[in-house]
Amino acid sequence: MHDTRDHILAAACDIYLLEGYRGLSMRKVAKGANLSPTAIYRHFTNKEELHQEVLRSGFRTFDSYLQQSLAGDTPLARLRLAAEQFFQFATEQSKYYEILFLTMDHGVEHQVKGALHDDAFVSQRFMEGRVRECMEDGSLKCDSAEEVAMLLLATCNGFFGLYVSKKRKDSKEELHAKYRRMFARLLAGLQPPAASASHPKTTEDVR
Amino acid sequence: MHDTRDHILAAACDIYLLEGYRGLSMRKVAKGANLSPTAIYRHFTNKEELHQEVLRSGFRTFDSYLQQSLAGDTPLARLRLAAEQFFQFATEQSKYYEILFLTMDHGVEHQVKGALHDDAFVSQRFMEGRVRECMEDGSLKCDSAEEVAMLLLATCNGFFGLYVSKKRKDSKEELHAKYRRMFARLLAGLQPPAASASHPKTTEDVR
Amino acid sequence: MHDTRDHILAAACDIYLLEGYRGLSMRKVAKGANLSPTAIYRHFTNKEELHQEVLRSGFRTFDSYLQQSLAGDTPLARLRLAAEQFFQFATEQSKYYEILFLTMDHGVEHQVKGALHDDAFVSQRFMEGRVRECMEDGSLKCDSAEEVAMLLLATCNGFFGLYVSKKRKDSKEELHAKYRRMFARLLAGLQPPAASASHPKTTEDVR
Amino acid sequence: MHDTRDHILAAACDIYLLEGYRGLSMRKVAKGANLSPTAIYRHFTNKEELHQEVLRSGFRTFDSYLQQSLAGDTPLARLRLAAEQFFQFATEQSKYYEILFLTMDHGVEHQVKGALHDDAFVSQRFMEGRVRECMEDGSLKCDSAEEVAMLLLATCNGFFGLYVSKKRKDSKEELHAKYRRMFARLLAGLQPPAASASHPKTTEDVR
DNA sequence: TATGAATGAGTATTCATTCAT
DNA sequence: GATGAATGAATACTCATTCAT
Repeated sequence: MHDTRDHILAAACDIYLLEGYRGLSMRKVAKGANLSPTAIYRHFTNKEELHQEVLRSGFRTFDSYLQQSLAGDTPLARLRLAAEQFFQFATEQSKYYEILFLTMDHGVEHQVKGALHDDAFVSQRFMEGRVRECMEDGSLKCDSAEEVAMLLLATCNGFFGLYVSKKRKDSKEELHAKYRRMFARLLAGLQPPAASASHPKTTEDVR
Repeated sequence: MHDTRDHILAAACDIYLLEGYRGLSMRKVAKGANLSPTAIYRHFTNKEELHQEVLRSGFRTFDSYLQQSLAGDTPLARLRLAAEQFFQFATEQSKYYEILFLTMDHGVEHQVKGALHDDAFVSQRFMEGRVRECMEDGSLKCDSAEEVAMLLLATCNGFFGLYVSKKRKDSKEELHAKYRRMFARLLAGLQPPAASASHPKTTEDVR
Repeated sequence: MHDTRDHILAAACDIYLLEGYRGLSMRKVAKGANLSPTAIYRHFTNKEELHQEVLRSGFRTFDSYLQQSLAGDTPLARLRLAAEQFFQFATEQSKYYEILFLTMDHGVEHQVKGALHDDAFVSQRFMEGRVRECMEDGSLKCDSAEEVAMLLLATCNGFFGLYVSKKRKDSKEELHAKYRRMFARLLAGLQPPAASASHPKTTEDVR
Repeated sequence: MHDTRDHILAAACDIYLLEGYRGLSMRKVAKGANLSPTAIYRHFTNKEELHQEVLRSGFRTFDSYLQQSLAGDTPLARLRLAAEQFFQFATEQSKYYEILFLTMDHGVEHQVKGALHDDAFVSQRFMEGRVRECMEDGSLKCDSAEEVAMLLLATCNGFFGLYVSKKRKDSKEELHAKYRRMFARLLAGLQPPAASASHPKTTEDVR
């Protein structure tokens, strides 16, 4: 029943991840799910549909991670939590993370992700929200919330991108530590002088 | 004789760029090079080898962009130039950029890029060099050169990653402006208090 | 209960008519009948059986057309009516007509139609009967009833065959007129000299 | 080289004939030609193309039969020869005959034969030519050449249609005799009274 | 140096059918 | 009576590659 569907979905994820969209073949999925290739069509009308479900399911999972950062007390706490949750998702759900944020199968990808446009923008909008409330309560310097959010996201994504592509072998702890330092360096430039304590004005001339 | 080889390589690039690794088929390359599919095997033992050559050629191009940043007078100027060159490469050679830095045809890609490990690290090492000399001459705060370089690269890569995947429609000028502001924000947190305080224009004369 | 069976049969007819034997798939029939594909097997053991029932239903319909020609007063009138009814069936039930008389899905078709041998001969025998009584009452020249009947049928079938395969665009009226002229020419050679000489109009009053 | 192509074509003919267009599968053709399924694509770009070549080749053969009837001395002799050649083609090249004139795979067939429209009309036009010259020289009654040609063709086609579909087991001689008698009966009605009156044997010596 | 022929594995998808429910 | 799950065979077609020339 739905068991099988999820089973297939999981297999599809694995393959998608290992081999990209073009490598995601119904046969391989079937083999991975211990089914005959045709059985898949009972549960998904199409390769296309299967593919979209993989992405959709990834986005849902990601969203559930992000939402938890709302538990923070203050805007800044929430922003930091968001960064943490991002890390958690990237490491705990690394397959999904790669699928959603690091895969770039030219052309094909765009079309498909285009269909999921709204889901895809979720992180962007969420981060913007966190940044904006920080600026409003003064825990971040006033600036373009959109661009700052993008800076944060770009950096975090870029961080994992480098790690994945370079296949570094850091332990999760080392990675986490590096991630935090990176985020701290980034935040330092975005906070008002008071916050970063010793070097107040530095940040102002960033238009 | 090497003419033909280059001809094939060029055709392969075009296709790879348009259709990704899985879309890169010997047949298509052959057609693009006006040759019979089998003729390619005179010049490349494998699809694999052909693929690697495509990547290598991309890395060489990228390197030529980076090297030009050495024309800067000071370490900081060179760092900024490097960021600029990164932008130029990403926009002028956007297809190569995507191939080298944004493509993540998992599995396949990894193996191949693994084989080109050294080429792939070139940017990382280059950036590290720029960062280190900045720290040595005090134009950047003392910190881990490796991690700071990574932060810079991650951000830049992440920036284009977001742009490509979201298919934003900014003009090149808008994009460039955003990129500069982003880099400025980033640098702000990395420079010593004095630096950004006393030379606020520096951000502007980056051109 | 037989409701469903008929329902299925009707759906099968529609599809067969539109897509021929090879296009007649259980799935499509099921969809057309608003049933699951497996449900059909409650009512027909086979695709084969379903197919045969479709043909049988066609033959029955054809027969009902032919029978009406018996309403004619004289043998010749009945013969002419038979030709008319043939035309009516071919045009009003053109799909059935094609299935029964023009389809030649060699091999498959033969086997199936072979199984329906008797039904298939119905027209032949009927025509023979009409011809024979015409010969007996002198309205047709004495000749081999079998062969003359065959001549008539062959010509009529051939007529529609040409029209269908050449996809002519005559209106039904034009077609009907042509058909009548054709039949008249044919009959002219089969009637005794007196008949065609003295009543040249007879050909026209064929309704 | 071209050997193989012809080999494939022959195999395709056989299958087309036995199983119709929908039954004509590349696999089966390959098996029939003792080749791997993919090998066919070296010689035909498509199933479509293969199919068209089968038809085209049939039309060419048919044409070569028809042309020989031009050897007759008089228009009427040529018309009779044409009928004879039609018979020869239908019996000697029965596979082609069925493919060209008796196959009716609904829908599909139409499109494909549509593409070969001109080839398909060849017999129609040829017959029209024969009929017209007969009318001009008085050996046939004045009438619509087009419609009379159609009558002749329809009858001949219909004749074989009945024989094929009913799978009669007449010997070729019996069949030929029947065919001639049929044609004679037909001609009788089309010739001017004098012709059939004064030479009543003509009908008889066709046997 | 290049080509034409051929192949075997793989691509998505459809189909008739069976089985357990 | 009817369904959902599953299957194995078939469909056209593509691809990387080999071999003889």
